[in-house]
Formats: sequence, structure tokens, C-alpha cells
Amino acid sequence: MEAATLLDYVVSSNASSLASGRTNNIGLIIPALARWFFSAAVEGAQHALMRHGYDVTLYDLSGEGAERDRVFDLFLQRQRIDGLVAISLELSASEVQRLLDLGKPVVAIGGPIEGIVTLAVDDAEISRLATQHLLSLGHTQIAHVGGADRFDTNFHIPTNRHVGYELALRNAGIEIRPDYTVTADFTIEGGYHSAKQLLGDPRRRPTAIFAACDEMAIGCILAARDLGLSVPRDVSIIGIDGHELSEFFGLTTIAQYPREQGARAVDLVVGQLRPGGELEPTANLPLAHDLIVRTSTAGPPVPD
Amino acid sequence: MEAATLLDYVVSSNASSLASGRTNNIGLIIPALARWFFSAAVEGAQHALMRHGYDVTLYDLSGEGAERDRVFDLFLQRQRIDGLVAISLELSASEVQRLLDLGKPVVAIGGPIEGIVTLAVDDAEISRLATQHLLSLGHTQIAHVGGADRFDTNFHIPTNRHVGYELALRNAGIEIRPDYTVTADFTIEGGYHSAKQLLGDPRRRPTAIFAACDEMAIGCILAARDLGLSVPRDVSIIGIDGHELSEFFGLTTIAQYPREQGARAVDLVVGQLRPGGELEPTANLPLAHDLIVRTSTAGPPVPD
DNA sequence: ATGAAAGCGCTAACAA
DNA sequence: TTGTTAGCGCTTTCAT
Repeated sequence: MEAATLLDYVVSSNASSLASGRTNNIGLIIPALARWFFSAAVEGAQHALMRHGYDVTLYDLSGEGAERDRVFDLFLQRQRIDGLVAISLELSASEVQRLLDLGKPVVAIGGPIEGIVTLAVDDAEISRLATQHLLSLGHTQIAHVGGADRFDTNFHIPTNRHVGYELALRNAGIEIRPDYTVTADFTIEGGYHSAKQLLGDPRRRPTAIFAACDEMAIGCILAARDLGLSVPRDVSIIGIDGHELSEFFGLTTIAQYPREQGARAVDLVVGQLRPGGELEPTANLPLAHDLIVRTSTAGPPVPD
Repeated sequence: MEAATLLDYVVSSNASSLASGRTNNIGLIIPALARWFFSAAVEGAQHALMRHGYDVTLYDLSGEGAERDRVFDLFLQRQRIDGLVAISLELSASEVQRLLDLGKPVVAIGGPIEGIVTLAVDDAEISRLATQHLLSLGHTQIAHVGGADRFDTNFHIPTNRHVGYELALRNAGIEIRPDYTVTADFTIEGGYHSAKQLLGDPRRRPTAIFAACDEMAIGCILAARDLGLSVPRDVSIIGIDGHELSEFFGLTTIAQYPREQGARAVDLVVGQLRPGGELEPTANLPLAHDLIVRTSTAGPPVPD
């Protein structure tokens, strides 16, 4: 051992893997990278893996259908990884099966996904909470800026967040107005344009908006400003995520913690890899969230 | 081959690597991930690598000193990769040497770095151009929001961008005022606070600001708004990057293209890996940039 | 405890 | 062209 240290000897990972069957490498599959949530989750996962001595191989599914298949059929098959973390992916049944067929630990962030151990915030519940926050402040005209349907094919957040919104309204005995739900593409710009439509029409202006993510919520704040409306005096806005910009914009939000989520998923995978570290084949573990009240929400405007 | 296809046979990458010495895997070293430029560059590199059939292993250096050393001493030594792409890293001489000692193709984005093939925008030149844009509109009181020194340890952009700014002013025969250069941390929030100081003091308010990146420039725009100043009527603002939010904010900027840069770096590495694909040991290849004039810059305000 | 050797699944060089 | 085999650098089992 002394001599090895002296010579800066490092085991060849290939020879070691071939002989032992362990690769010291974990795969991360993500729907895209250049988005706050995903890159933060990857960052958290990467650090945790490094601490465990694992390398991390990235598989980005943002390509077209054929490229996506190639990940499952080629890249994931070459025995390069000991386990897998899937982040915010909406997987088809056949894709789930192919992951399970690898015979390696798989943990997903965001779910539940049938047959896979998942970590997930309860999207319906946090959306209900966000909406209830607005209700508790006295709002009754609450609009929702949700995700467009086509995003459901990647990760099924939008639907569940919409469900929680309607649930909260229904519980409060408030009529659900179809024209109070608009969709956008999860970006600041998308939220801006949606909020312009919502707030610009004096016949239907809501007093509060619940946006399905902070980036859209920030777009809503900017749209309100450009319409000469004051936040929160004229309109209250709440988001979800705890995005790095949310504090700067004074946005009330339900924070979740992608770095910690990534690290926790990694710990679960690595734990299963250790001798004796089996896990029940399927489970959906809840993830922490916090309501962070800032300056973008207040009671509804008092009528003149 | 038919039988292989039929059986969904995929070569074991470890066995193949051990026998051939090729791993079909490229390493990406980055200073951090959760920033627009880096995640976009990684995305571009990842897609290009996938097309070439390569896996990608991520090494994030955002950890502390010991973690950083571990990347060079352990992770990069285990013969897992055929080549390396380093993104926007400020490397010590010893780190450069350790990369070269791997005996594998290394291409860096951002440079120049002594001894390594680099792709780089000419930071001094694009900063000069940005400043000259403001000069050509008639501005003479031009401030600079630059990067704080401590960021130089990761990537040396700030210094070079400041150099270009001063060069343009000097060429125009304009006195360089020390109080017109302030620093921030490359974030929207940082730019906001710096611009507040710069624009809030009536005794020294500049008529234009050149920010060293778009995120800080966007912070400047928001600060101007909050001070009741109109952009560009009262103050012109220009950034660098072509950030995804720059269009939304009407920001004039010098765009660069991290996705393409990542893809190009990958092509260079993969090209060297192909039989007969040698490259001169060191070179600094220029990268494309474009001045994109939007609505955040105009002539200086006319005195009352 | 320490040492010897088989073999992990391929690639590449060589023989036929 | 097609077939054969040594050996890549380790891990693990088995014998000492």
C-alpha cells in the first residue's frame, strides 16, 4: 500500500470492473439540463456521488425519439453503470421495464412511477397548499398558470399541480372558472405572456395567481409591473420551487430542494449497492417542502 | 451480426475498453453546473458525444480544494476516459500538467491556456466591441459592472473583459474613472445591487453601463426600473452572452453560443481520437460572437 | 495471513 | 477472408 501511494497508483477502472462486476459509476438520466431544477439536482447528485467515490455518467433525453431509444437500447446496456438515478422523467411502461431489466438499483426523483423507488414531493398537496395560502388571505378570484400539456410527456408535474389547485378551490366552495386556468411553457417569458392575458382583461382580472413554477411566477410579476399593477397590492402571486431568483423577486413560494433531492436519491442507490443493502422493490418516499412567504402575496385589493 | 442484433447484444464497455484501450467515454470538467453558460455548454457537448456514440462523465469542480484535487488525482486517473473537455476553467500550471500527463486529447473552452488546445471568444475584443457600441451612440460616461476577483480563480473572464472596456475608452480618448468600475458576482441579483449604487448616486450617474455578462446586465435593467429610470432613455445597458433571458428583457448583447461551443470542442476531441487525427499540441481557436442590438441601448439622454 | 492462478469479455495480432 | 489465441489488469477463489 505504501508503495502504491508512493507511485500514485490508481486502479484501472475497466480492469477492476471487468473482474468484479462493479463499475463505481452511476448513471443520471435527465429530460434536459439547462433548467434550474435539473441542473441543481444533477449538481447535488454529482457531489454526493463524488463523496462516495463514484463517477457519474449523464444521459440527457432532450433529443428526439430515436436518440431517446438509443439511450435505452445502447448506452444503458453497456454495463457501464452500477445504478441509475432518473430525474423528473415521464417514462413509458416499456422504458420502465427496460430500466428494471438492467437488474441494477434505480431511484427516480419525481413520481410515483410504477415499479420504481421514487422520491417525490406531493405535487397535488403542495399545489393545494399554495392555493390555500391565497384563500386564507381572503382571495376568491384565483387564477392558475399551469404547464402546457405537451410538457406532460416529459414529466407529469403540470397535471398534478392543476389537480391540487382545483381541489383547494372546491374545498373552499369556490366555483372553478375555466378561463382562470391558462398554460405556459415553464419559462419566465411564458409566464409573462400568460399573465398579460389574464391581468390585462379588466372583465376577468383575478386578484391572485398561482403559478405552477417560480419561473412562470416571476414572469407574472413582471407582467403585472408592466401593466402598472402593484404586487401584492393589486394582485398576489405565488409560485412553486424555491428557485434561485425567487428571493430576489420577493416571491412567495413553496420551496423544494433539488440539490438535496439529488443527493438523497444517490444515497439510496449507493445504499442498495452495499452488501446487504436491499430495498423494497417499490416505494414512493415523500420529499420536503416549505411554504416561504415573501412580499408577493397579501390580501385582495379593497374595492374603491 | 444478425444474430447479435436479434439477441439485443451490446458489447460490454469494460471488457472492450480493457482489451482495446478505448473507453468510448469523454470527460467533461466544469467549474459549476447550475449556471446558464455551463449547463448549455454541457448540453451541447453531451448531444454531440451521443451522436458519436460516446458516453459522458461529468466532473464538477465546484467543491472545496480537497475535492478538486481528488478529481485530478483519482477520478481522472482511472482510465475511464479517452479524452477531456474542460469548460471555462482557470487551471493552475500543475493541474494543466496533470491533464497533459494523461496522454489523452484535451480541449478547453475558454482560454488561452498554455499547452492546451482551446476554443475561446476573445474576451478583450468583445468587451471592446460592447464598449465601442456605447461610444458610437455618443456615450462618454460609461460604467462597467465586472466580475469580482475571487471569480478569477475559476475562470479568468472578468479580467479580460475589463481590459477590453478600458481599451475602448482609451482609444476614444476618454478618461477612465475608477469609480465607474464596480464588481459583482455574475448573477442578476449581484448586477442589481451594483447598478443601484452606480445609478442611485446623482453625482456620478453614468449614461451607459457595460456589464460583463447578461445576468448582471439584466440586474442593471431591473435596478434602473426600480430607480424610476427608463432604459434606454435615461441609461443604456449592454451585456455579454446571449443569455436565454436576454431577448425577453430587450437586452443588447454580444451573443456567444455555448451549445455550439460544447459541440465543437467535442468534435475536436473525437477528431483527435480517430486514426490519423493528430492536432498541433497547442492552439487557440477563435469562437463566433455577434453583436445583437435590441432595445436597451440608445443615445445618451439630452440635457434639459 | 500470504501466495498462486483462473478468468471476467472482449480486441488484435497472427495463422491458416 | 475466416479462425484461433494471447492477453488487457484486475478480483476472487482456492491452496498453501
